[in-house]
Amino acid sequence: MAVIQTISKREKLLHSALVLFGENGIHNTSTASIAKHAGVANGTLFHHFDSKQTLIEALYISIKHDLSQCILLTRDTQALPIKEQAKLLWDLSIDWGIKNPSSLIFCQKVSAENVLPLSLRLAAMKQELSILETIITTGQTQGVVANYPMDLMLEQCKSQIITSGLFFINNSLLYSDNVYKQSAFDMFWRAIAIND
Amino acid sequence: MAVIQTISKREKLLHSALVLFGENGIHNTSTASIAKHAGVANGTLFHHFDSKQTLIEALYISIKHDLSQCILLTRDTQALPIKEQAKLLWDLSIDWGIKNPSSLIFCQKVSAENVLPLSLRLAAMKQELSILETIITTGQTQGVVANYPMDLMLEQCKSQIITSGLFFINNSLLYSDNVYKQSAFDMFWRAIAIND
DNA sequence: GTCTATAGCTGGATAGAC
DNA sequence: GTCTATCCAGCTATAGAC
Repeated sequence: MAVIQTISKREKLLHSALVLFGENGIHNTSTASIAKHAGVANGTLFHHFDSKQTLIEALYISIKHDLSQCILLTRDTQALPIKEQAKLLWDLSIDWGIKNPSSLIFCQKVSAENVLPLSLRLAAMKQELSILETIITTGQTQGVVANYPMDLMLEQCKSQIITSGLFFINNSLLYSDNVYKQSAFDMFWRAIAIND
Repeated sequence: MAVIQTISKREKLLHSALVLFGENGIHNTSTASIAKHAGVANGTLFHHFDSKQTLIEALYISIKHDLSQCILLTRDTQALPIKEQAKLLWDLSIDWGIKNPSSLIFCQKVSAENVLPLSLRLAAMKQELSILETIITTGQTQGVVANYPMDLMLEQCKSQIITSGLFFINNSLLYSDNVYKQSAFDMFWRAIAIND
């Protein structure tokens, strides 16, 4: 007997918000349209979330949680050569973006429309970049990664991953093309690597 | 006798819009706040611009025009080695960003909040990237630049330049630090170069 | 928890005097 | 060209029945 998996209205609202925020922008999406898209009454939204702002923050936190779950798998792999660790991180990140395009686009809009308190943004970013920072630091001590300033490297690496993710979202056919996939990682790696 | 340079209210409105769009996001900036910031009456804004949308597009076009003016200087330099052409393009772009931080931030928000018709965005991008494309193509025929797919390279290069620009805007002291400046260009160049 | 109805406000845009 | 005054649509959020 199959278990009927009921999706709560709260989850429906979060999902609809994610989709519409991605399509129209956050400020440009009304709570009314979110409720309508979720097939839920207007007032129900404000039963589950105190305000539109609360909804946005809940969505952001759930997405960051999901992403970090997907990427934390890297922890087992600290014995691998640095380049392969980097490749794994890159693959996991891009795969997550391909599978959750709305989430990646939403994250981009969140930072562009600065809708979040700085404290929340900084906390999420610290956590998000910590794996990358470990890889770079280790690579530098091994003489495999260039000694550019860390803050600059983190910004560039993060930006390259997001750009690649968005590129493959917008050109989804190309993600199965190994030339594109390999090229994107090569550019990422060679920007920071010392040899090869 | 000094000429009194009067700044028209239209220009004041454009300037105020640029500043406020950058600070608060485009959708999140009201026409009333723009008029107030410009020291101009509400109705005056709609005398100069048919709608908020028209204002946004006029601003975008004027910025793109300004940017291309600054960068077209590269045309004289086709005799230089490719790496130096790339450096010149990079320097001019970053310098423009440092001198016009609001403009760079506005451009970022325009693409993130997709407020412009696709046609306008594509036209601007084509023009913007043509110099970069020429440099890459020439570099490839000379065997100096890697043969990754052009569309991917253009996206990544553009993103690296914007990221560096925003980084130096947010950390303005570091722009006079040659280690940072050189590192940022090195990452840009090594991502696409074949040999150092 | 979910709905309907609506309050209360803000935003883009217009009309018309000067 | 610039202003003041104002219309009206659409938004967030609340109240109260079920």
